[in-house]
Amino acid sequence: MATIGGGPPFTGSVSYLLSSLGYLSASGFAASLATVDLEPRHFALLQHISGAEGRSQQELGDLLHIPASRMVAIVDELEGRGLLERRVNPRDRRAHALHLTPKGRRALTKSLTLAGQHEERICRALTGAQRDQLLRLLNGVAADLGLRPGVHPGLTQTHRDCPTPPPA
Amino acid sequence: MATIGGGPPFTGSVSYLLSSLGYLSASGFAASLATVDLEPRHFALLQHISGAEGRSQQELGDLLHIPASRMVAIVDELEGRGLLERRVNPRDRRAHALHLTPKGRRALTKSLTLAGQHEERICRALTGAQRDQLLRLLNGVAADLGLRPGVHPGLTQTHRDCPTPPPA
DNA sequence: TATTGTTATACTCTATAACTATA
DNA sequence: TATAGTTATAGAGTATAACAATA
Repeated sequence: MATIGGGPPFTGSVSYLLSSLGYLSASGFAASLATVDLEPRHFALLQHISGAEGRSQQELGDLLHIPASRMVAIVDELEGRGLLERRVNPRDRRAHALHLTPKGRRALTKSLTLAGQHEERICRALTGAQRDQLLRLLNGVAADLGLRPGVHPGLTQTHRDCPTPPPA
Repeated sequence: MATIGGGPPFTGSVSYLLSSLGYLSASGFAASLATVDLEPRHFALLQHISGAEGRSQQELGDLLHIPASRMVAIVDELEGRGLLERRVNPRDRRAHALHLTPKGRRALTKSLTLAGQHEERICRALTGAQRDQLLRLLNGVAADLGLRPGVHPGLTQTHRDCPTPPPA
């Protein structure tokens, strides 16, 4: 398994390929989102608000594992551009209820279109059957590793250790 | 493809799964490497020096897409710990020839063992046949996307846009 | 004059923790 | 007293570009 010196089988490691392709996929999608002046974190928040409107910053931050102090800037940015609004919660006037605006919904729709195009680029080399097969295998690994659907682990904490160099 | 509001099929996107699993794989391996006080960048450099000793910082930086000013700190760290040495190049006394020390070779061997263990963790849910199948599919996508074997794209530039939120 | 390596500066991003207003 | 949100401060990491030595 550990072949020092000789040509290392970079193509023989699932973990290394996942790390490299994952980075490529993430950065490629971020570049695509940048064409509509959004970052992945903004997209993630818009999508989760869309899933259930009216939740507080704290609730969404807990769900996405984004600390409260970071949430402020993200919500500020999106509210400043008119994509969402903070409404007063009559039950608890400390907590803001987050809602998408019509403009925010349009931005989300556009982003989802970009995500679809990105998915097609990533899967361009695969037949339909191969893509299904790949999906099954990846979902199996994801379930085994305890990945929570819809919560990207990279949003959770600071991404300081993202890249993985080639294992044996 | 774009399912707003309803439960989004997080498990139906190859690009999103790659991004999430890639982050998990990268951060998990980084955590494993941390047990021997190394970062992925250090491991990558040790391994590439091992592949061909005596190259200059510039050559290795160009290969790994690491700017010269960042190379200095990485080489400083590894040299300070006695894992590699800068030797004077008789042909060009500006360029340092980088060589592993015996201690550096041992650290590399240990790191490769950790990489093997990490690979097993990631693939734990897969049968041997499934793992081979997954390798073939991932290599197909990697080749299509122009991924260069042995050069992790995350080392290339600053990893600021690593996480990808869930596409449709 | 160009190039290798180094250093210095400025900038971005983040977490931590203090702070306010409500409860 | 505790909690939601905000703000301020300090720290880590980076790129850019100036710099020194050699070619």
